[in-house]
Amino acid sequence: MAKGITARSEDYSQWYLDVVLKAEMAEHSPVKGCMVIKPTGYGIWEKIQQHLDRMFKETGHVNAYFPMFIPESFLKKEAEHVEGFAPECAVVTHGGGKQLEEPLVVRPTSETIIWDSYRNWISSYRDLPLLINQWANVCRWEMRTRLFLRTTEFLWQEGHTAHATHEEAEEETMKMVRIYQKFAEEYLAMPVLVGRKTDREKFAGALHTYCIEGLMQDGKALQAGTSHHLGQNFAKAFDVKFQDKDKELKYVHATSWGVSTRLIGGMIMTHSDDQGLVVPPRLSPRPVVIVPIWRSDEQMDAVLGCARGMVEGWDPLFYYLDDRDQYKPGYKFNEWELKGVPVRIEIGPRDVENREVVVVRRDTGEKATMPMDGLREKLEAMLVEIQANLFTKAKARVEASTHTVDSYDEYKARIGEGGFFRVFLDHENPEVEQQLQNDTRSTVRCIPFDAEEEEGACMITGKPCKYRVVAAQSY
RNA sequence: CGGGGCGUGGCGCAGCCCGGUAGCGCACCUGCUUUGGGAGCAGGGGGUCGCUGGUUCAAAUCCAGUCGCCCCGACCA
Repeated sequence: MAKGITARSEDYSQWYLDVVLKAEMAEHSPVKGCMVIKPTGYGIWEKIQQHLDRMFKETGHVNAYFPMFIPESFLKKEAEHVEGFAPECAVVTHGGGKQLEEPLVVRPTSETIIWDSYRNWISSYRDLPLLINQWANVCRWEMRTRLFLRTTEFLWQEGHTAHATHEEAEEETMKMVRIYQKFAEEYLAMPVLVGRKTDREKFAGALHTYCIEGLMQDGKALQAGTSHHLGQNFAKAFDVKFQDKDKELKYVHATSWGVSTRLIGGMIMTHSDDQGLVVPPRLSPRPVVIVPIWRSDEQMDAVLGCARGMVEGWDPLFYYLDDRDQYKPGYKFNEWELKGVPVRIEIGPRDVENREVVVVRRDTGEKATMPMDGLREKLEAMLVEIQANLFTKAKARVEASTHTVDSYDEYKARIGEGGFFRVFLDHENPEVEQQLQNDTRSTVRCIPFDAEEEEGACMITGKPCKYRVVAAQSY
């Protein structure tokens, strides 16, 4: 349909790539796996940052910034951590033309450099909890990359907190995954499963990992956010102790949690269509675009004058008046559709005369004529409705793609069609998971918090299970 | 790391088989006409053909090598 966008039904990954490129979200940089995030994409990231940052601060966190270079030796202090991350680290060996005495790792995540600082920041129970977040870039040398979903360098936030007790750290870990859930559902309009990762899938160096997991339109799952309970692993590795009320010297309990620019990929694959991007209103930098229409110069003056009068007093970031003279209206309609602006307003000479405008929704394509009086209130209500509609539609899709399966044969036969599969699986046995992956290229995405008690037999080994887990093929 | 593809104006491609002054569409610049779903006409600017070497009077084209990127899998947010 739209020029240059492959239909989803024809080739889903090509569609995704087309949308990212044609909507001018991002482009490939000269370095393998790296991307240039263009204004259309970066504006959405800024909205993500704004909303999340507020949610973090409302729950008592503050921002700080730690350096991107980490001494190689730091990474090695936590055994599981280094094993998990060393293979994908970029390492700087030279600086200022000289070989460095110790190579520097470009952070793949910041636990080590942060806990090295925390050692000096924490000495008493009065210093706890320490609730810090940072917005940063990180670097992971992945073999296979895809714009937004997995890039060599990506942007993210990483929270790193320190607590006096296991229980407090657990509470924090849970609190943050719930914040991610809220953000995914209420802002990205992306329904997610919330639960715990299996030991095989958990963060390198964590006791356990909680996650939110989305389901894309092609039926593949996407890990969209993780919250880790790190226990005392990093405190021990970096010797971070505090003196408690009982005078005892104790190791600190830690958490870390993060979401990345991958959320933008998730947003695209949750809502966008064959016409291009669809941006949920709450993530749109300017959710309303006004396209004026004219023939003559006099009409241009009249229409633009009327449009400018109409938006007087509106928040400048609520709308964009596209008064560019070098493009015709049809071109602009297509451009803004491609870029996913939630609502478009058309205003021409006829409308000026009638004191009305044509309003078009990106999510449904519906056109309606509305009076200029009281327009802003109507638009605001419409944006709320679009936001809700996107979530409802996505939710229905995920529900329709969630299957309950009991036999491994049926699982193997159906896993290729995509979707979440609720199954009995002995997820405590890593070999079972490995077999699942070998046989079906799928993994346990999460053990849902809301899994109901249910008696059943592991579909691979027959071992009795007390609840179902969710498995899927994933990005 | 295995499999596939591609490197030619900013972007997308043709030309290569069969060597002979580098072409098309879009974009860009100028002018006129246009403007309610990607405008038309006329004129114009812009390219060491990824890189290195070889063959040849002559290489985008043939030969050898090399580098890079993209896509599909195994690893990962």
